[in-house]
Amino acid sequence: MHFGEMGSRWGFNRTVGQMYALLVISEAPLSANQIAEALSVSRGNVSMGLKELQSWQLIKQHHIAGDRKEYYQSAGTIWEMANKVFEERRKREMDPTLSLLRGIILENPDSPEEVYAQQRLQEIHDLLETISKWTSELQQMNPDTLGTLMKLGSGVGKVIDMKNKLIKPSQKKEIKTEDAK
Amino acid sequence: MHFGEMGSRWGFNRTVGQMYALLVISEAPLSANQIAEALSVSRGNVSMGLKELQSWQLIKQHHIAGDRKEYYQSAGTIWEMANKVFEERRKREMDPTLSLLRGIILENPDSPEEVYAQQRLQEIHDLLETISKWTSELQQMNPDTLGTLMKLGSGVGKVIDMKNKLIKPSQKKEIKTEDAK
DNA sequence: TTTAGATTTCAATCATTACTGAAACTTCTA
DNA sequence: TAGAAGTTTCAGTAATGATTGAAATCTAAA
Repeated sequence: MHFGEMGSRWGFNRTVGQMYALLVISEAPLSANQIAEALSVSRGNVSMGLKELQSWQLIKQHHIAGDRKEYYQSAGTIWEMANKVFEERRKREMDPTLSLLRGIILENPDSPEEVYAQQRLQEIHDLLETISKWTSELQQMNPDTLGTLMKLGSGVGKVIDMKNKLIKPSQKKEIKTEDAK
Repeated sequence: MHFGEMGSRWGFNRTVGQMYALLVISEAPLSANQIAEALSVSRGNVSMGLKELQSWQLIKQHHIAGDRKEYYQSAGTIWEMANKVFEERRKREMDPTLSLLRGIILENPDSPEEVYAQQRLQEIHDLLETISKWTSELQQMNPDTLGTLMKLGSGVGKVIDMKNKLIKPSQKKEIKTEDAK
């Protein structure tokens, strides 16, 4: 039930959230009817929900010999599931905004107000782009390294300082400039 | 308009999104009436929206001498704004789930199915907690260091390896174990 | 203390999104 | 190729969320 409520915050609707939670905590694959019954929800609703979960690649089908029904299971590890959710959200929440902002920034300002507006939008664009690129790179990393990085927490700052100290002063200056940009 | 549409994905409603966008791109502070007029939206709606933006600490009031109206401006840098949004979303999207999961995990399982379900929920809990802690630590970091970290991208993996190599073998082993946990 | 300018509240309405269930469709078997 | 078992679609309806606007409230100046 809670995953249903949270579902709406996480980008899918109540039923889809409940369905996914159910499949995650159930070791045995479930049929569409079992899901509908467990959640007291219509068969049609389950059908649409399964379709959406499949489009997110969060579940997989499972055939049982001699049974014509389809059975469904959650797919992949928890990490993979989190990755899918992040990816989908980046697509929905950042990409459209980035391309819109790019368009506006290229327009020719007609007034001082528009110059100011473009500057602010440029800042937002740059930040969004940095975050978008970074998170997508993080997702490419292997989970172990990423785990190490996360456990390091803000301690990573010290590691970065250490790295800077190891670089020759001439190069160091160059990098500092780049960071400030 | 676009920020209105995206608003719903970002955790606030259409009008609130439009209002905030307007305040961000406008250099001059605006009165509630100006906002209502610019967006063709009712005065009451603006009042509620301003209240919400204030609760997110995204805008600040601005008095003009000899004028009884209140004027509003976006508050803080783009970074601060992003921080507020992340923080609020962590609160809404992760914290309630974390505490619910903790509760369920402490319950006594009545069957093998429940044992399995608890295991899966434990995994989700641990991942969520790691991400939650990590993102909150990142937000504590100063923007420059964070910027460096982001620009480093997945290259941070190499820095971490480098760090591990610099540590004496005896310690290295210890850290590896900790990471694997 | 009055009052006019301003803001806030909230019941009613409007708009959007989710859900149901019956009909249409698909697929497997005999 | 018929028909039974299963799945999907989608028009209609229910539930939820957003918006309006008039009334209540607040506040500063005289």
